[in-house]
Amino acid sequence: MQKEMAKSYDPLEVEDRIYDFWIKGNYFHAEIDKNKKPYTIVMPPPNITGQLHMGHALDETFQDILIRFRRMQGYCALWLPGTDHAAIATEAKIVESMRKEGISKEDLGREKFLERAWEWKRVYGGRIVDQLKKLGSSCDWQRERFTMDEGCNKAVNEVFVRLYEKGLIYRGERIINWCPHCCTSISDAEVDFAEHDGHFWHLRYPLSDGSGFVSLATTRPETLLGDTAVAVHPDDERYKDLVGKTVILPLVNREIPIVADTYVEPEFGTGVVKITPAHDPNDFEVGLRHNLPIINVMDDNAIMNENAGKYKGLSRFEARKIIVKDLEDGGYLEKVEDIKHNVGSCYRCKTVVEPKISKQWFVKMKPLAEPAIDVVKTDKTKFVPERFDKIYFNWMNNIKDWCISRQLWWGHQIPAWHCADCGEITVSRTNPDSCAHCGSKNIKRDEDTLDTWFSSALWPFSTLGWPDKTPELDYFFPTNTLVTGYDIIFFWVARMIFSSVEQMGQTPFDTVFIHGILRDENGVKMSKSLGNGIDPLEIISEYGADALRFFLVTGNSPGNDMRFSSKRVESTRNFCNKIWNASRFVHMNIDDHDVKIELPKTLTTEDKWIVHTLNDVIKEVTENLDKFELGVAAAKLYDFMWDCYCDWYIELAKSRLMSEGESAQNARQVLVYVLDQTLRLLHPFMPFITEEIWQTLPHENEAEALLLAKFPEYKEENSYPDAANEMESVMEAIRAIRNRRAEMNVPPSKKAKVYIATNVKQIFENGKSFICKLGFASEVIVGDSFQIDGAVTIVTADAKMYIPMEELVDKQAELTRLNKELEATKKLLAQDEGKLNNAGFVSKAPQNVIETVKEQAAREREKIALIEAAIDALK
RNA sequence: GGACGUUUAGCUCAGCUGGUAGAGCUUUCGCUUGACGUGCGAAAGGUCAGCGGUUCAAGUCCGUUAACGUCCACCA
Repeated sequence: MQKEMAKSYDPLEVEDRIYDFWIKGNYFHAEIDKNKKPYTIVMPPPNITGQLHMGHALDETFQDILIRFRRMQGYCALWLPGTDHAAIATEAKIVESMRKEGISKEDLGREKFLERAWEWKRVYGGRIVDQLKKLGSSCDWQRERFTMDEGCNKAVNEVFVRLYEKGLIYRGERIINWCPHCCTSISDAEVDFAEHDGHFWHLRYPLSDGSGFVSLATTRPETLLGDTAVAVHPDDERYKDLVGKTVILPLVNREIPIVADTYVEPEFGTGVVKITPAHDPNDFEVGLRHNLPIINVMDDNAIMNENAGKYKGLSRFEARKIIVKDLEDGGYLEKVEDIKHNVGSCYRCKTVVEPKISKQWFVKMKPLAEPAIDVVKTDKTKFVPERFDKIYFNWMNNIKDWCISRQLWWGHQIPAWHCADCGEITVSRTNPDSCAHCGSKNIKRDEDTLDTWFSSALWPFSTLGWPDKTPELDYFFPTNTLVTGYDIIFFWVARMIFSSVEQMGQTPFDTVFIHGILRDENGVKMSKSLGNGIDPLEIISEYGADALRFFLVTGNSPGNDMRFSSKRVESTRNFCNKIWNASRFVHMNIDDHDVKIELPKTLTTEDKWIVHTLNDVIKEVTENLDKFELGVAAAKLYDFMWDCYCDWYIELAKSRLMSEGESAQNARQVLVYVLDQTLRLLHPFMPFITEEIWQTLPHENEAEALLLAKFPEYKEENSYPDAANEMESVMEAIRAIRNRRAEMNVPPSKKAKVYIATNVKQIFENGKSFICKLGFASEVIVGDSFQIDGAVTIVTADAKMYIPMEELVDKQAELTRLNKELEATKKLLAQDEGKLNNAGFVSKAPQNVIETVKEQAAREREKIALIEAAIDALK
C-alpha cells in the first residue's frame, strides 16, 4: 500500500472501514484449537433497553484490551457477547409505551404482550450491539447470546428443577419487598436505602383495663390499622406488669395483646413497639414467635384496602396524613418529632418499597453460599483489586434466602405447575401434561417469572451450551476474567459464583477484575435523571474511538472511580495524531527502499538505545497487563512512543536517514522495526489506528491483520545496558545545553561552539553529531580540560561543557545561576555524605544502594569543583 | 453501628514488592529545527492531609486523627 498518508489522522474515515475488514476476515471468531490455550471472557450482557453509556465504554474497553492482548499472545481468545432481557426494566418500558397508546397489559393478555415484547427486543436489542462495535470491541459475534434465548431457557429450567429437587428452591409465604409501582416482588439486593426526612409520631395506646396507656412511637402511623400487638422487652422492669395485658388500638378499637420479645430495644424510644406483622419484616418475625394474626391493610398498589375501614381507597401516604389528624383529634398523639431515617425504594423505579406478605419462590442460600465463599478464600477466584473480596465475603456470610419469583410476564416463566385437584406442585424441565402426584390433567403453570439475575447467574456456562455437554463448554469453561464494576458484585458476580460452583462444580472464572465508575467532569455520578451523562458515541465521532479508549484506560487504576475530562480526551486524540505522523515519517523514509521489518546486523549506539528501551517497555507492558494494571501499561507506551521514539530516536536518526548507503538502510530498518513493535504493543489499547498503519507496513506474511500478529516479547539479546547509558549521557548533555540556551533566550538559529571536558571522551566523540544537531552547536570539541574565558559553563554527570558566547553572557546573571546550582549540588552532597557517615546505613543498606550513593557523592564533589572553577573564571 | 476507599504540582490523576517525587492540562518563555503547531525546545510549580511509630532509609509499612466519598446493616 503506497498511498499518501494524510497530514492528520482522521478516525471517522478509518474506523468503520477497519471494523468491516476485521469482520470480513472473521478474525474475532474463536474456534476451538487444542493446540492453543483458551482465554475466555464472557461479556456482562448489557440490557436490551439500554443505550451505550460511558459505563459500558469503560467496561468494554478493558475487556477488549485483555482479549486482544491474549489473542496476540497466541491464546485462543474468546470474548462472548450478549444481551440481557432485563425483566423489570424492559417490561416497564413496554408497559409505558402501551400506556401512551391507552392500553394495559391486562387488555392485551399475556401472549400478545409477549409478542410485543419480543418485537421490542428485535428492534432495540440490536441497537446496543451496534454501538458496542463503534468502540472496536472484538467480540465473537457468531456466538452472541441473549439471556432469554432457547439455550438460556433450557439452562434456567434445568437449574430450577435441580435446585427444587435438592430442596434448595421452595415456595412459601414470606414477607418480601414489594414494589407497588412495578407490581412485583423484588429481592433484597434490589432495594436501595436512602436517608429521608421523616417524622416520629409518638402515640398513646390506652390499656383495655382503663388503667392508663402505653406510649410508643412510629414513622408509619398508617400501618397502625394492621397492628396486632404491642411489644416490650421481657427484662424491661418498667413494663413487666403490662405483659399479658391488652391495649385498645386507637381509631380501630381492636383489643391487642402486649407481648414480651427480645427484639425490642429498651433503650430506644419508650421501649414499646407497635407490631404490624403484615407491613414490617421485623414485626413479621415477632408475629411468628407470638402467633399473632396478620392483617394486611393495603393492596398490590399500596392503596388502603377493606381492612383499612374508612381509609379504604386512599394511598398509604394520603392515609398517613388523615390518620395522624384523626389520632390528634382523638387525643392519641403525644408529640411529633422530626427525624431522618432510611427508606427503601425500588432500584428501578424509585418507588418506596412496601414490605408485603406474599407467596413467592425462594432459593435457600446458606448451602450455596458456603462453597462459594470457599472458592474465593482458596483463591480459585481472585478479586482484583483484592479488597473487593471483603465485600463479597460480607455479603455471602450474611446472605438471606433469595426471592426469585417476579409478578412479571417478560422473563423465564417458572417451570412449575399447580394441580387444581391435589394442590401439589409439579416441577419439570419440559411441559408436563399431568400432575406428577395425582395424575390429574387439571394443572396450570405458575404465572410468575424468574428474577432476571437468575438467568444471568448462569451466563458463564449457559452461553457455552450447558446443560448439554458441548465441546465449547469443555474447552472454554471455566472462563478466565470477568470484568465489571463494583456496583454489580452482589447482583451478578456473587450469583454467578455460587451458581457455577453448584452446577458445574467449579468456579466460573479465575479473576474478577473490578473497575470503578466513570463520573462527569465535576465528579458527579452520571445519571439519566441528572442528565449529566456523556454519550460515548458523540465522543467517538468527535475524537475517535481510540482516543476515547486510551483516555478511559490511562490514569485509571483498578477499582477506583474516574472523572471524564474532555481536555484529556483531546490529549489522547493528539497522541493518535502523533502516532499517525510518526508513521507518516517512517513511510517517507522507507517507501522508496526495499526495507524489511527486522533489525540490521550492526547497530549504532542510538539504535541500541532505542532497542534496549523498547525491550524494557515490552517487559513492563506485559507485566502490567498480566496484573491488570492497564493504566500503567498504557502510560509506559505513551511515554515510549512520544518521548523515546518520536522526540529522540527519530531526531537522532534523521541525519543518517538523509545519507546514503548501509548506515541509512540500517536506520530505516530500526525505524520501521521499532514502529512495528510499538504498534503491536499499542494495538490492544488503540486497535483502529494501529491496524490502519500496520497494514501499510511491509509486514511480509506473518498475519493478515495486526490483531492476529504476535505480541512482542522481551528478549535478552535486545538488551544493551551499556550503550543505553552512553546514549543517556549524550542526551543529558543535549538537554543541559538546550536548557541553558533557552534560559538565555538564544534562538536555535544562533549556533555556538561547544567544548566538552570529560573523562569518557569516546562517548562524546560518538555523540558529536547529535550534540551539533540537537544542541545547536556549530562545532563540538571534546578534550580532557579547557580553559575558556567568558563562556557559559554547563555541568552534567559526565561532562563539563563550555559555550563561548561572550556577547550573550550577562556575567552577573551567570554568577547567580552558578551559585544557585552550586548550592543545590552541595545540598545533595550533604545528603549523600550524611548517609555514608551513618554507621547504620553503611552496615545495613544493601551493597548496590551504598555503591550508588558513593557514585553520586563522587559526581557531586566533582561537579562542585567544576562549578567553583567556573565561578572563579568569571570573577 | 460495621467495612472500605480517597487525601500527592493551580486542575485531573499516576506512583508495583520502602532507596533523592511523575504525567496530562493550565501558566510563562523561545521556535517556519525537512512527520506532526492536534507540533518542537525549555521553565515555573509539591514539608506527598495532620500526628505518632517501625526502619540505616517512609508518598510507599504500622497505629491514630480529620475531611470527603462508597458499600453493608438498620432501632420501631
